[in-house]
Amino acid sequence: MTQAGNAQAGPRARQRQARIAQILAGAERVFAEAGFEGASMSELAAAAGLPKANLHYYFGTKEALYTTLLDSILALWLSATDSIRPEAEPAEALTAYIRAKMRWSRERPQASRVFANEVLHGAPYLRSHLAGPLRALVQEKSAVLEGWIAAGRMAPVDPPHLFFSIWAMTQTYADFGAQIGAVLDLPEPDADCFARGTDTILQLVLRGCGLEPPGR
Amino acid sequence: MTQAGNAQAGPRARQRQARIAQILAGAERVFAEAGFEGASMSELAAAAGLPKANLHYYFGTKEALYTTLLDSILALWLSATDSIRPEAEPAEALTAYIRAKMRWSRERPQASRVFANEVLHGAPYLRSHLAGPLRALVQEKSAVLEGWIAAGRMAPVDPPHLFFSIWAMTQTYADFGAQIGAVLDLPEPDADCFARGTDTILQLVLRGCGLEPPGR
DNA sequence: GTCTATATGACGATAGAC
DNA sequence: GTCTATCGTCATATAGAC
Repeated sequence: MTQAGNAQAGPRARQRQARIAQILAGAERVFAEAGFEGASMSELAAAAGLPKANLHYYFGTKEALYTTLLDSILALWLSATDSIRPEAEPAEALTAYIRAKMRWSRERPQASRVFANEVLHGAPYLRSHLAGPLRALVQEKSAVLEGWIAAGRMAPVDPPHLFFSIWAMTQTYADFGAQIGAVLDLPEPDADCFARGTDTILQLVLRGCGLEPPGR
Repeated sequence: MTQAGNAQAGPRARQRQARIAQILAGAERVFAEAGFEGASMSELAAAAGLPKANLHYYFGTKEALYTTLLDSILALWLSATDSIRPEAEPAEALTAYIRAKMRWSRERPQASRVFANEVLHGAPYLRSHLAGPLRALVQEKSAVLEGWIAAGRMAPVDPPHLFFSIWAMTQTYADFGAQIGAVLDLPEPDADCFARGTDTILQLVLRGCGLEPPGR
């Protein structure tokens, strides 16, 4: 049996991991710009700095490359809700969550766009993950919010729909960056744009939930 | 010179208009599901109930068909801000705007997705429209909000970013309907889902702007 | 493991009969 | 105006030398 992880792996396996990471990094860029159908294996190979055939050697098909990339992006996506825990202060938890999502839009806009493109077209490869792990996560975190509401620590709100709105507002700065940039006369959203966006979203969510900005 | 409009046109021109509308209606569905590159002329022809060659007869190229469709969608998109006028009541104007955008997501999800896909991939065909008419519209409506803020009729807020958030929250119910449906265990967002979503968005925006729901 | 050269098929677009 | 048959191109994927 060959080693799959990267810890304690031999130089052979380590080089393999490096090549795979190299291919996935390029693929994130290309799929983000062109979508699944719009991306060609030639472009994907050029982005990775390798001949076309090597991509087929490592992943078999374009579809397998795409789904591997999607899985790694979804894992990132799911890991951002850590701050929402029953013992946390609601305003602090929501602020931390929104800031984490905005940081993700700023630092990984291409990953966000690959994910958005997949969902936009009906999530053919991701639907089972969304109905499984994501649904479970939303139910868990919604229960935390319900607890806060029942305890009078925040105003009543429909927790899943609050999440849908937070996802939409934060991801729009990555996914629809072209539109925001066009309206603001920028080539793409810059640091100031993200700062103003974060403030606006925090204002809407915190006040909408009857909370004050966390003192610090 | 042939007549382009549909009023006062002869039966020849009227049939031509009908065929074009038929092709565009099918194209909206196909482009929404597959994107520009993912849609094939065969699928587009099948969706219109016509042979492939007829589409080329009416539009020349796939790209021309796509841009014609995009233009018609953008015109719809721009026409939703009518309620935001200086003499209106802020809470009523924002409520009407949000309800109109949600109605659009509910009734024309495919049009919304075609637009989203175009922007997501950098708006290659729409960039000039976004930097032109859309930017002008945002500046005009932002000035209205600035007036309300200066008059103490609503809390201070960054108007363009408020628009970005409202667009994101309302359009997510069309564009990311697959994700929302998966989380809520629905095949797609239904009437109840849209009602709860509308209430949540109204709560965030109105309270976020220091407003009370309009009495009615 | 790597890469060149190529097989196979689908695509957008058009020619030309009706 | 409409439709069938087809052209040339470019895609994914693979065979086989190194």
